[in-house]
Amino acid sequence: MSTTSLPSQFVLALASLQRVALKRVDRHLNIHGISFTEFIVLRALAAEGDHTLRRIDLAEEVGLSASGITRVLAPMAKIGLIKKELNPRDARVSLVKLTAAGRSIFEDASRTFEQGAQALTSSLDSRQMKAVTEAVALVGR
Amino acid sequence: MSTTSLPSQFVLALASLQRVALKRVDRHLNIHGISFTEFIVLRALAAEGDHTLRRIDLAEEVGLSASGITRVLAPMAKIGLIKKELNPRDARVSLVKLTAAGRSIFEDASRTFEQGAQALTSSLDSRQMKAVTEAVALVGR
DNA sequence: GATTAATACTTGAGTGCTCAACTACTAAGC
DNA sequence: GCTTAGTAGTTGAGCACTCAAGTATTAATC
Repeated sequence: MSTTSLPSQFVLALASLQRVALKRVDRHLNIHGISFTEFIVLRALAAEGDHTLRRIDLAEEVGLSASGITRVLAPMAKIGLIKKELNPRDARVSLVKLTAAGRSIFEDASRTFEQGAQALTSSLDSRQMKAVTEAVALVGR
Repeated sequence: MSTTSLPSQFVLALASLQRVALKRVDRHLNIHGISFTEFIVLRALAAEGDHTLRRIDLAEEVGLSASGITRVLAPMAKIGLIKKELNPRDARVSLVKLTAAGRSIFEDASRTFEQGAQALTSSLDSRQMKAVTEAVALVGR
C-alpha cells in the first residue's frame, strides 16, 4: 500500500533473490561435493597467478570474517582441495594454496555453475544482466 | 582470467552483494531489536488487510522453510510483536497476527530501513535500481 | 466409517556462519 | 632492547537457518 521507495524495493528484491535463487545454484554445486561458498573460495584462489592467497585477503575477497574463513578452509584442506603454506618472512600469516586436485574440482564445478547461471538467467537479456553487474560494482563501495 | 560469461558474472555479482550489502542493512535494523528476517516477516504481515497470515503462507512469502518460520516466530511472539491465533475451521493451521506493538515497531523500523536502503544505493541512479529490481523479479521465477 | 493420503506444523540434529576473547607474532617509539 | 600497539589467525559460544522425522488433523476413496 505505501508507495515503497525505489531504494527499498531494490534492497528487498536483492534479499528475496538470495533466499530463493542462490539456493538453487548451491544445490547444483553439491554434486561436486562443494558448497557455493567453497566454490567462491576456489575461484578466488584460481584467479591468483600463483594460486595462493593470505587467509585474511581470501576472507576479504569472498566476504567472510577471519573466523569464517578458518572454518570453511578446515574441511577443504582435509579433503585436499587446498593446502596451508607458511610465509617465511612473517610467521603470523599462513598462505592458502590451491592444489592440483582443487583446481580440477574447480574446473568441473565451473561448468556446472555456468549451466546453473544460464538456467537462472534464461528469462533475462544481456542488457539487464549488464545493468545489474555494473550496479553491483558501484554498491560494493 | 577465463572470459567469464555474462550469466556467471551476474550470479557472482549478486552473491557478493548479498554477502556485503545486506549485512549493513541488518545492522541498522538491530537498533530496533529486530533482524532483517524479522523485518521482512513484519512487512509481510503488515501488507495483509487483516494483518494475518497462515504460518506456511508466511514462510513461502519470506522464503523460509516451515521449520524456519517456527523458529523465527517463537521469540517474536515472546516479545509480543505477533500473536498466534487458531483457525476454528481447521485445527492444523495456526494463524499469525501482527499486534499493535508489532505494527508500531515495524513502522519505526521501516524508516530506518528506508534510510539504510538509500545510503546503500546512493551511488546508483534510478535507471539502475529499476533494472536490478526488474531483473530480480524475472529471475525469481 | 475405516484406511490411506495429504497438509500444517514442531522438534532434534547438524551446518555455516558471527562476534568476542584468546594466542602468537611483528612493528614503532623511545 | 622494552613496551606498546597493531595484525593474523584460532577457538568457544551462540544464532539462524536447513533437512528429516515426528505428531496432529483433515480430505478422499472405498
